[in-house]
Amino acid sequence: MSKASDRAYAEIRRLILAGDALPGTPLTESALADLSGVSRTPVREALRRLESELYVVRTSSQRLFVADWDSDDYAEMFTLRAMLEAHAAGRAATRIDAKALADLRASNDRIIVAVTPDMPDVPAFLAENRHFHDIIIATAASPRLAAMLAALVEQPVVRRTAARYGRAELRRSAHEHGELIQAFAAGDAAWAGAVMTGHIRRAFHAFSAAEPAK
Amino acid sequence: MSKASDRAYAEIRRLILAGDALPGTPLTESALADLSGVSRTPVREALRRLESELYVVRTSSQRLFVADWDSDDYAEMFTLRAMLEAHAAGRAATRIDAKALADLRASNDRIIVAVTPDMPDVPAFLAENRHFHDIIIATAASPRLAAMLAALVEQPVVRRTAARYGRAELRRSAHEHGELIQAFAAGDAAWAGAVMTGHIRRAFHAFSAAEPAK
DNA sequence: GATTAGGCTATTGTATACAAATTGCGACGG
DNA sequence: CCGTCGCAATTTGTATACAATAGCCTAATC
Repeated sequence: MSKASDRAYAEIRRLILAGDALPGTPLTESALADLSGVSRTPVREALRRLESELYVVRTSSQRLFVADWDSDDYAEMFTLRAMLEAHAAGRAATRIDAKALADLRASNDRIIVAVTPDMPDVPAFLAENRHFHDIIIATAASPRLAAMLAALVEQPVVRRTAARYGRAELRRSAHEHGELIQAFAAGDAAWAGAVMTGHIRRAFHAFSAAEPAK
Repeated sequence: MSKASDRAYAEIRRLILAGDALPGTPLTESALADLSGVSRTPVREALRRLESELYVVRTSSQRLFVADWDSDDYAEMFTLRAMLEAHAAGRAATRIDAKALADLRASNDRIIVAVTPDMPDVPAFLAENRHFHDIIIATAASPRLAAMLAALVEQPVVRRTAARYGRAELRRSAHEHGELIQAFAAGDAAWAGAVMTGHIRRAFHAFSAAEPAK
């Protein structure tokens, strides 16, 4: 997207995720425009995007408020994500070529490097994990699916999940990626889908766990 | 949505669906603004919406073109719809109350009335069918799911499907609705999901059939 | 003749002014 | 004291002007 629009999007999103705007807070276009230093036009576009991602909700008279996500919302989000990513993995299994398979292997090798040390490199894990999943979604070759997943996979959620993972869980994640690669190599859609379902659902339960001890 | 924005949306959509703008045709905001008699601002909003529904595609430099849907795209659309509506039916089965159940029964009774005569009332069937499915989606109580399905269930597709249905298939559709109602009454999520999957996939194969003889 | 650099044109992005609509407050009447 | 009507202020919707940018055409040079 464009510059001003992106800036407004990032700023409003930050506002919500940082808790500066609590659920139920009314959002007015002009206030957000002032805040993010752009005019109302790009703010409106950013708000439409945030609305489609359910960060904000709109009343019947088009007024916007910060949305309220409860644990059921997160559960539903993970359930939908598991369904759709499993479907993507299944499609990818029947479509993958040698190059994409090599890319996945290389990506997972980098993940293994990031999680093997006693102090895992979590930022590197996150970036590479995202890349790994992106390859699969691209290989699935379904623009619809890609669009839906983009609105469903929130990076803050992934980050919190990773924060709950200890070294053992991070390594297990890499191991599951390895099994996905095997399923892809075998062209086995059902296997790939099943592994992906487990992979996401395990992430869900980590996400739902209490704050880890420091 | 708002008036001008809706008008632009409807006009551009009509243009594409009627075949006046073939796949690959470039779409410029000003031309569409002139065409629909509104300014570029609401046209831009309409285009964002059409883009999210994949009627139009955007190049890296933000230029828009009419999208090209092949049979694979339709197949994927029905697959996703079957997955998501089955999930919705499953959620609805565990959440439905007496009122919604009564509404579903009343709705399906009206569908039966519409499809029973020798000359079925297809427009009435379409309207009531939509209402029936909307009740289920509302009962599923998942805004995310509702938003995704809204972008997935294109009325022209439903219309074409219905056009392929003869009197027997229309009646069978009403019968499947009846079985869904039974599954809801039993609170059986798996049953409801399975029936819905079959219901949608049957629609897919009708949709894919050749033009019916006149 | 092909290729590349330059500028011109078409198109999208942003800001702002104005119009429409909705909400909330306050005054008035019951 | 409660309700209702209406006005004013706030907010969203639309139009338009201007800015930035990408694409294309031309021309000049190798």
